[in-house]
Amino acid sequence: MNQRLILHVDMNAFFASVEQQSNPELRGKPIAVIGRGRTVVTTASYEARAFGVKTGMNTWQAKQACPHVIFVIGDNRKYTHTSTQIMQMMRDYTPLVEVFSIDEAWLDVTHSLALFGSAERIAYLLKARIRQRFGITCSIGIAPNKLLAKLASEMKKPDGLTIIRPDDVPRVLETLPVGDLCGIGRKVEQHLFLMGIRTCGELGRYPVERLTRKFGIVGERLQQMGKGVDDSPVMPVEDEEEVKSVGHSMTLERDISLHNDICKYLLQLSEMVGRRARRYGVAGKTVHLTVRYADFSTIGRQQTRKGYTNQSEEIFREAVSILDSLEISQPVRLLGVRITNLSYQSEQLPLFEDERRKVLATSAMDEVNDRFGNFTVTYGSVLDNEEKGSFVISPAWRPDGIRKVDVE
DNA sequence: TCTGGGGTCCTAGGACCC
DNA sequence: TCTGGGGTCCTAGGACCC
Repeated sequence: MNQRLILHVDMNAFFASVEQQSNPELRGKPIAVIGRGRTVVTTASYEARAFGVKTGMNTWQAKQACPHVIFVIGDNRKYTHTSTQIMQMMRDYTPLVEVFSIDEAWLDVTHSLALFGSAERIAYLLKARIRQRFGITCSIGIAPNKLLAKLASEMKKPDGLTIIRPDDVPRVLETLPVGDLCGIGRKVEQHLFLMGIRTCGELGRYPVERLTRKFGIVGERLQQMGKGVDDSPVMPVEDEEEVKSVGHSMTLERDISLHNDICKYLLQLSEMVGRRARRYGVAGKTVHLTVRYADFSTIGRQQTRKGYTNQSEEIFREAVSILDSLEISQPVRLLGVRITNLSYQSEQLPLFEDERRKVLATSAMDEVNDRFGNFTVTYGSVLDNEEKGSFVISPAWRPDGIRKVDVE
């Protein structure tokens, strides 16, 4: 393969930066963006990070680390809006933009050099424009592939620009801890450590048969990663693979045990899943129910149906039927509903009159909700449910496409 | 470290069929 | 009938990413 030139762009403390821009009083201050209810920090500003506030901490821990931290409840729409515009800006430099999450993207600029000179220049232009228009800084990595570009963007934050040239690769990787690579998490890192592998250099030299014996098919890929090899292409949204599941889950405001209470949440979740599935024209054959107990132990059960559905009521019925097959042994902390085994169906009305009426009623309901907000029109018992659980926004949410999630 | 939510991929075992 | 092997689908759980 010809030498490629890939940029990885990572917005610095994205949610927190957007908040500080939209509210000048927050600028220069330690802030933490959180969800509602039982929640954690999704993003901390650099001022807060200086005190040790980190993503994933609960509010109590954040307060311990930084007593004067300012909590801001996240506003998903604001971030989606800003992200969409930034991603669009990137397309001025190449059509090959892969949106990895709401605040990260790869650009393949291999064929953009005639127009813009160099990858470095593109990075500078992009950084300047993002800062000027949105007041946000980003870190950019430039490298011959996605793996290394992502690694490079992590190396200097905030407002960094790091280049890994093909000649630099062996030197950079030789002493780099394996866990610094995207794709090697804590567990794999531990396994590798027990095998005597700490650095990418060691990983790349390790006999592939022994890695395969331990990790199966992943073993091969691990060795490639250790060598800094990654042939995966930058995939623009149009070429993205079809989504394979649609789901929602929520940690409840309080742990609950009553069957009736659980059902109320399941109805709400089923409606959220169904609506999103209908909006994108998918239907699922399998319904999954996730239950997390107070002690954090989590079980998942699934049921495969005869046919496909994206009707909230049917998803709900399936979820309840799974629930009824379980022994609920402790108070419940989290509930989740998901559909998989998806089919991308063209709009088709069912054959039978009563079915047809139901589908038409659902789409009328969807229309109202699209216009006036979620749960404007819904099934009676959702409205009874005063505590809606906590919707935590996450940087992993996509700014567009089927994975886009609207909350409230 | 009392610990959110949306996804993907992989593994291993069982049912079922030919 | 005491017993093979491959393919496919389903299920449960875990690792990983943001």
